[in-house]
Amino acid sequence: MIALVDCNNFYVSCERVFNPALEGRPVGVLSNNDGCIVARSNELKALGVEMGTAMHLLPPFIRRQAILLSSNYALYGDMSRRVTEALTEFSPDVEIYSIDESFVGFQGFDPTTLEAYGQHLRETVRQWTGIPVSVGFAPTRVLAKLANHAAKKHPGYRDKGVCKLETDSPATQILLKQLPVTGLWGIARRTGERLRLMGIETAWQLREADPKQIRRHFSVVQERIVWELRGQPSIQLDDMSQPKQQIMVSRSFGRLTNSPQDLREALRQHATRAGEKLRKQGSVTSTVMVFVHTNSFRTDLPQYRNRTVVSLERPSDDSRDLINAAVQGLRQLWRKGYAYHKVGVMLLDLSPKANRQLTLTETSQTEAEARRSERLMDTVDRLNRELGRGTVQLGLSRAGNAWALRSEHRTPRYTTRWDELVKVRM
DNA sequence: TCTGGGGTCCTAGGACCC
DNA sequence: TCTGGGGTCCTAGGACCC
Repeated sequence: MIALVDCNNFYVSCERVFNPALEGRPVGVLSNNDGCIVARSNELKALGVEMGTAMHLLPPFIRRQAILLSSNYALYGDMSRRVTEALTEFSPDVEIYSIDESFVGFQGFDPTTLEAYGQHLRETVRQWTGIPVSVGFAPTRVLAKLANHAAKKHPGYRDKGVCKLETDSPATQILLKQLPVTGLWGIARRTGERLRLMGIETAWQLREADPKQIRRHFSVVQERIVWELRGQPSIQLDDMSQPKQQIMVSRSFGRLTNSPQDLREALRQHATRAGEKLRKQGSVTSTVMVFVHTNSFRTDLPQYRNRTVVSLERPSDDSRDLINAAVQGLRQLWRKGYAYHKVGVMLLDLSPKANRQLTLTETSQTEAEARRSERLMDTVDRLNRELGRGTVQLGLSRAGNAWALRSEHRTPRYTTRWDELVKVRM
């Protein structure tokens, strides 16, 4: 058996841990730039607010009664780490799947005791971190997702917050027959539409479908879902401890801008952040992709989106190389007459730094330069880690720039910034 | 005025090689 | 008039996830 442990309304729950006055109230957490709603308390869901609702489309009567907070990722990231730590007390086999979900392996545990064990896990996580979680047990990941969903929503399970499903048990069959196929993990709107044309509308109908036929019509991804529904584990989770294969950093601007300087500064910032991520996982990159685009919602304005790829002379993890490449790419992309909304950088072709190939022409002088680069980046990373992100920057940016994020309702970073904690208490 | 950010996997199709 | 076939690698784009 495997369990999916999922934090309930995670970002909202994090905020509530530090501000109990938010309990029982309709609370939402906003995306970057306070643009749309990315997390909702049950009370806000009950008001009919959908995930991803744009702030400016939120009906006034909801805006009046809801408490809407800017997102505080430093806080959520740190709370997530604490939840994971608590989970490792219950099984050595914890796979972090996202900031608020982990699969926990319980192979070899006595199946009859699992539900009680799940209860104990919930209580412990709640007590240690303040975060409420739901637990779904099943033989496969797709079914564990379903079990978790039932543990959150289904009348028969939600009071306990734990649900265990066996392959093809009556309870499992009932849930699958009630569930639209798009409620399954891995089946979204597009695939759902095509399945409907084949007469498959419920999760149970997909379970009954011929896996080979599903593969012919779709791909191996959907075929695996059928096998998983039948209780046969077929989905491997990529090992999250493996280094990423690509690294992306991008942000929408706080307001539209057509100033090349704004774009350049934002991009320098993104390239710097990408370099930090790259070094943290011990990789180097040889290809930097840059993209820009205008705001596609502003149909009244001329639209432009483009991207370009810049190859580095040799693989690098030095932020200065990344910045140079990114700025060079931007020079090719920038066009007059557009109101830009977003720039970003992607690092592709990542490889482990340890394998770095020395080129034939590499001399001892460039070797010395590489060592200097390494020492400089180490120092920059250490200072930023210890004193807070942005303490040391490569090049200065102006205050009040157009690309600065709007974040008007952010709560203090309670668990990672002493200065902000003190401010609260005074 | 205002609509997130970051990632993965898979397939199709073109280029290229022998 | 006739104009191979099969393998591999790469890229772009679709779909999905949280």
